[in-house]
Amino acid sequence: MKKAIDRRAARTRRALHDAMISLILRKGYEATTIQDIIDEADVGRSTFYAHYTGKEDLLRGGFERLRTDLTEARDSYSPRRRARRSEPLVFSLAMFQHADGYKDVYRALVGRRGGAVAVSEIRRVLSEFVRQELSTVERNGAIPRELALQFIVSAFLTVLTWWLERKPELAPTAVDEMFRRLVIKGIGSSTGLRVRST
Amino acid sequence: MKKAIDRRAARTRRALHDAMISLILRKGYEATTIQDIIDEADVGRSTFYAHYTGKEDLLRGGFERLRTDLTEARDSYSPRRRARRSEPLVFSLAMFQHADGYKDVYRALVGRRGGAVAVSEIRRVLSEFVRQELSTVERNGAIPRELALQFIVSAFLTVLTWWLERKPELAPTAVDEMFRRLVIKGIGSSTGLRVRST
DNA sequence: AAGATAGGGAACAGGATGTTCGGGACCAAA
DNA sequence: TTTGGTCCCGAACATCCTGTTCCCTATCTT
Repeated sequence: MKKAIDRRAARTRRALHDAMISLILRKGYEATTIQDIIDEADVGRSTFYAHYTGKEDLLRGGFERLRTDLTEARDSYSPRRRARRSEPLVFSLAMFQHADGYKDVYRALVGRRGGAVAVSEIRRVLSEFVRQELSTVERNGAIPRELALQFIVSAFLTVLTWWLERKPELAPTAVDEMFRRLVIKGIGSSTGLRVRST
Repeated sequence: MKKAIDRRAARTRRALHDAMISLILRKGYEATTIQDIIDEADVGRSTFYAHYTGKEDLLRGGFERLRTDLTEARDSYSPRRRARRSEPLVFSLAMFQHADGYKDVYRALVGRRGGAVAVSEIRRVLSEFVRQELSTVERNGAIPRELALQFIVSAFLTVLTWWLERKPELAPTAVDEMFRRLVIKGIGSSTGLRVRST
């Protein structure tokens, strides 16, 4: 029975993870090869495969901390600062602030340089949170629940990407305001567009 | 000077294109290798590279027809059936109907099996159309134009993907209604969610 | 019919992947 | 300190994919 993981192993894993982030920032996710990673981290080939099954697996490992951080933030925000129904989508501000703290990493992952794997992983994490919120809200039949879920997550990723790539100087709270406005009220009121009276 | 392209060449290009669609449907875009494609199409290796620079280039070629089809549809719809300002987002219904006609192809491209390349290509085509529409509408300063553009395109792709993968039996017009409602009015009125009175 | 043009296939070199096998560092027990 | 065990690590290998080169041959023109 082994409770604490070997220091050597931890060192190796951290080296691989750092090397991957560094390489993604330098040449993008798709273009980064396992060969590059083990060269940069200076570890052996089989060492890599002893820890991860491939490039994708290594990337996923980095999201564990995101999930726990986000859960903490959600739980500390939710009960006090925001009353249910009047303050929906509690995950968004926590996530924007999390991204603000790890801007380089996020930019490496969600931008054009970060691959589809990272985005789909973030999507999975976010879907969990949004799904929990949606399940407590009554819905009418116009928009199926699953579609609403996907819509919210996509909108969030869109705002996040736009923020990091175009307007990184904006404050997380300002970006969060835009996100909430778009998702809850749409673009109708801010463009003069009208929906047809069916 | 050669006006008409060689029949042999056209035959080869079509064979490669069909093979790729078939393989994407069978095992996904990322997993499909050039080796697979030329085996399936039964053409030589150098023949492939004589026509395309790689897998990505082959995929992009298939979108030329989409762009022209979509332009035609937009131009025939726009002037009569929809008056500006009261019927925004003229591209959407045409695109949904286009997707309805090529369901297999679209499903192969936008689903989980289709890669990021296809999605980003569709995004490019759509962005052109939405950008043209947005440029004719006055905006207030709450939501930057570029963000609104990305938001609309993402929402469209989300609805399109959800439709093809979850509810393919729905009519294009019904899906279009949902899309327009989400983009223009948001989810606020259909969930009971409210935005904070800032 | 015969030369010119251009598409098609075999083969090759370079590189990435994932596995195997043995050496050796770290840890616990005596 | 020694001894045995565990498991991390790296060199080397077979396999596969990629992109290019070279030559053959089908098609077109005169």
